[in-house]
Amino acid sequence: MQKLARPREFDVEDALNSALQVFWTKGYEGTGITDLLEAMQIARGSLYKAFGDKRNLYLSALKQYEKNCIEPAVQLLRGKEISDGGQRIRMLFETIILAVEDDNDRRGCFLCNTAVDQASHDPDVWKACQQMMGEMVQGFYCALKDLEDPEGQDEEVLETRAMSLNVAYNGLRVMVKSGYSPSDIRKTSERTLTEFGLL
Amino acid sequence: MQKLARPREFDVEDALNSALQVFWTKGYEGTGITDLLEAMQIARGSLYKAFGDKRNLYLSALKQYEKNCIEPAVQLLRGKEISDGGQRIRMLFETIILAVEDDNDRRGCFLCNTAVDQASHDPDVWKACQQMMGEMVQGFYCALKDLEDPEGQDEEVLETRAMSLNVAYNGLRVMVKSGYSPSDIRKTSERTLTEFGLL
DNA sequence: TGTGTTTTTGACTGATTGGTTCCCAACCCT
DNA sequence: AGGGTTGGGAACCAATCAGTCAAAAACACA
Repeated sequence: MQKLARPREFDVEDALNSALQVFWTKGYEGTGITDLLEAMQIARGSLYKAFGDKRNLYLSALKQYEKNCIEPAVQLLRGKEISDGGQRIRMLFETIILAVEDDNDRRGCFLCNTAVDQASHDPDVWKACQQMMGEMVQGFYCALKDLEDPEGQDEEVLETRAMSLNVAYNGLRVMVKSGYSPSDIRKTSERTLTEFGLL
Repeated sequence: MQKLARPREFDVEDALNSALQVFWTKGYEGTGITDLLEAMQIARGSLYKAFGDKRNLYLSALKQYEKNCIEPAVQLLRGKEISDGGQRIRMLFETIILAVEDDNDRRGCFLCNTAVDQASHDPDVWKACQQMMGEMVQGFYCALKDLEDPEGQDEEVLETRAMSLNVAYNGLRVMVKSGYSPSDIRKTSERTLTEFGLL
């Protein structure tokens, strides 16, 4: 017994993706509601009706980022279609490099950005960040397990190596935001992988 | 021929340090002028007279951070009083860990935070970040040169290893902000150093 | 066509933002 | 003591902030 009424004139996911772009490039405090309205192409009231307040919208955008970017990355790391886990890790790092080489995309990782400037101010954001970081670490863990040359790594080592790789991954994305040249970024990425015995 | 007049009633460096604390914990957009006034214990007019506008004050605070934190870190890395460069690097990483273990300091690195959320919006901040990051890399470079076991690293490798270590350093500070436990952070740090053959 | 329900829209609100201005106080130098 | 110069402080500013609301509009169902 649901009475249907006037339907939404905009696609929620499209609007969310637009909001994500804005938050991604300008940060939470840096974006005003008007910025969002312009990007999402909806009116003020519609935004509040559909997404609640700004904070809530930010959280939704973060979830959207998880869906768009984190999950694919994790899936790449876990994906068995490429048997060598090292290859999967190399491919993940390669995507970062290509983003800056090809498109000069300097926005970095929205998760990383959020962790840096919002996680400590909002418990919900904090939780979401921790969970997504955990997913990434798990991804690295799975990839490390599928190394061609397993060289006797016990559980403990595997786990810390996974966290360490995630740290390197985040660090690299900070490096991107710091304005280093694509070639420096590539060299650094390859060096890191080499140190981890993955190249 | 300078005519002196009424002297300042506050210490500029003290005020700058207070401002730095606020910016560090709340971020640029997250801090209002009133926050700064309260922390710096000065009146509105005094702030603008002494430091110019908010953006300028932020830049000054960044320079202050360089003086307080970056320079000592770089000096530690370059310092010849400890002959083994590996030991110096280990000590630097240890300071991060102790900050979170002892004081639960989750503010991370102000330079890193700034690079993430401000560098792309202001060319001056961008330049300052790049320069400071460069100093850090140079520090790592010097330390790597003074390794006990130099194992034939040519110039190119040394430089990329330095950048790679700086990336790991930044990544670790993002990890701190993501809320990981001190023990996880310690394990990850040690694992990273191990992978680099520094432990 | 009418009724009920939901969305859209834009005007509106009160609070807060960063920044300015102006007057008086405080100080140095002669 | 007095002139010149600067800092201090509060009132003040326009602009922007996030968020609300009521009326109009668009649909489903009868």
